[in-house]
Amino acid sequence: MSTIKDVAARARVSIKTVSSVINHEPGVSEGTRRNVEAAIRDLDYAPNVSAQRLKRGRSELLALVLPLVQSPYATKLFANILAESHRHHYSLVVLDPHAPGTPSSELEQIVRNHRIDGAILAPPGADYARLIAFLKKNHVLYAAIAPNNPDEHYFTVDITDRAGGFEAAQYLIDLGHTRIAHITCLSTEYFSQERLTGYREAMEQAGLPMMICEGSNTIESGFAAAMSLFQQDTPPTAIFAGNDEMAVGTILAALHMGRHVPGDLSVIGFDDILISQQIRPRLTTIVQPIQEVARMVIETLLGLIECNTGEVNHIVIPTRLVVRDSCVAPKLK
Amino acid sequence: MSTIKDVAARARVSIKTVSSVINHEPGVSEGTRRNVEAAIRDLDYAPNVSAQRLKRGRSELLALVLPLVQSPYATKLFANILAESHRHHYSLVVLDPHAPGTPSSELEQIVRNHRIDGAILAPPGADYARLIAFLKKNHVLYAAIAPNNPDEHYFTVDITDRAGGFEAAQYLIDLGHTRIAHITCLSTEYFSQERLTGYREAMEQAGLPMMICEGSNTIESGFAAAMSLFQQDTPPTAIFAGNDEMAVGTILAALHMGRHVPGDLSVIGFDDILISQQIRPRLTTIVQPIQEVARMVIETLLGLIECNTGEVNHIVIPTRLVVRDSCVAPKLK
DNA sequence: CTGAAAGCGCTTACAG
DNA sequence: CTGAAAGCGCTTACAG
Repeated sequence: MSTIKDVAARARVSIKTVSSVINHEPGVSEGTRRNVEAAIRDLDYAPNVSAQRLKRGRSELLALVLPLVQSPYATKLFANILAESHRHHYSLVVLDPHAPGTPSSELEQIVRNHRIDGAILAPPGADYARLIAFLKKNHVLYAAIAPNNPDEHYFTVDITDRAGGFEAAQYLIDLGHTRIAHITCLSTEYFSQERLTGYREAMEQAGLPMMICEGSNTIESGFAAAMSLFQQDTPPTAIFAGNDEMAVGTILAALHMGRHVPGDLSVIGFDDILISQQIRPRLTTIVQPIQEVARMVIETLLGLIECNTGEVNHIVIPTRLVVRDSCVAPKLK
Repeated sequence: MSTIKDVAARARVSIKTVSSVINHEPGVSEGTRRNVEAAIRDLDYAPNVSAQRLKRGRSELLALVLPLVQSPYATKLFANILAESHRHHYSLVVLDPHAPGTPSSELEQIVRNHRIDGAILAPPGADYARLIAFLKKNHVLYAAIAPNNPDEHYFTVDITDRAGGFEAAQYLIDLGHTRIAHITCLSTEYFSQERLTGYREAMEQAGLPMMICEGSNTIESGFAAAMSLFQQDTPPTAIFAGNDEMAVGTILAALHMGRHVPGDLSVIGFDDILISQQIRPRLTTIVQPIQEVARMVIETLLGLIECNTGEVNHIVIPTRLVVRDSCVAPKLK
């Protein structure tokens, strides 16, 4: 592998000049630049990142703390954050606090050894007290995505969970449903409470009775919750599931009981994971704009790192309803 | 941040001694080691990875080429490879050849700038001709996971797709089914052909008629394929789906048509993704031992990198049947 | 607009 | 068992 010296020798200039060309510094004459670029091509030269990092004292490296629980949400978030990082020429180190055999002290070692410039805490990572304390102590800038305790962080990115919950319920109300149940996500999660509150507000405003059943985010918990809902004296004609996985479970349960979706039961979800478009009927849901979340997180974090752009506080990205095939007006009886 | 010099000064030894302690070199007296370790703790010292890499000329960095299409398989593979890499104290750079706005030349830049020690090509990455040529040209060692053209690579890790396909079909045959259909994965994929061949062999051996329908790996394609199968004059009593997503689609289609699973239709899948355990009925399937695949890939690749362990060729990991709730004997008629 | 020199934080022969 | 010195491949003031 050739070095900057080789390039300088071949182009008959000093290494400073080569460096200037590589880093697109202004003030290099056109001819010299051409000359250097030719030498770089000829020698198939690529700057050594380790040397650059060492000298610059900056790693252009971000840590993404993401429990790889294989949830579609986490997967989608990861893909988007990776793309955004690369777009800004930053590398990404993924840290999985749930990985077997990797104690948190080891994760901390990685952050320190690599001289990480900044970190992104993805749910539920945003609430690992130990990690947060560690980052603060080491003056590593970080962004928290959808944390449970927003006020603990000076920079968070969140979505409009409450408004989304309201919109989901309101959509079913507008279709004419009066018996609308809500299957909540894990009640310990802040976003779960927010979505529930949105549902509550819509139902109260419409003067409709609430039917609330607690789930735990998985397909199977949605299945179980829906089954229990069907056993009630006056079962719901529509169900708002706190996330798409549980909506899938709900559809499965309905079909299992011989109920047609959406004919006998309307189902609406939240998140818009990949499955939602693939399942039949295709799921009507509240879109969580993960791509935008990823963009905001990275751009704001890099702004902070590179320019120390004052206070940022809390960024909120709006959700929106996407209508597909799983909801219709209730049958008259 | 303190440096090795600071530690040496505080411990009143030379930096060479500190280095020896950090790298667990033999031949440091017990007392000196204790002394140095205390200084490291006191100063909260962490070695600078960039400096180490620069000096050693090795990056201890692996590239994982993985299209983040958000398939459960890809997600699971990623989680396992990440964990394995960290276990061996290697970092991982994830390259997504499908990422929007990231031309392949940029991926190649990353590999070269970081002086990657080795690469892992995950499906369908194992067949990117341009990338392969690039890696070979730059003498970057790499492992191909389940490639379409095994012979092009000198080191591959694969699973027993054919035996797995055979086992799936044989299991249904043993239950007493005689009308067993197979929904294939994308026929352009080598593993898809292998699974199909396994099915063929089992059916031929049993003297049973084959029913083959082509799918394209997704839930929706499984749904569509199953629907078309149900329309046949003598519809199948059991379906072997080429992967679990299509098995989910099959179950959805069966329920949609008012057929009970497994009562009216037995369904078996392939892969054992997370959903398979969560769906109701829980899916009987052929387990693809991803954790073992990840372990073999990393260990063999690192062996190659660190010791240049001769020829490796093709490693094959066995699949196995896991019986859950989606298959029973056919009804007598 | 270009060059010579110092130094980032380590590791690695080489002495002793 | 420990130390002094060179150097990995860059960037960055500083001259000119």
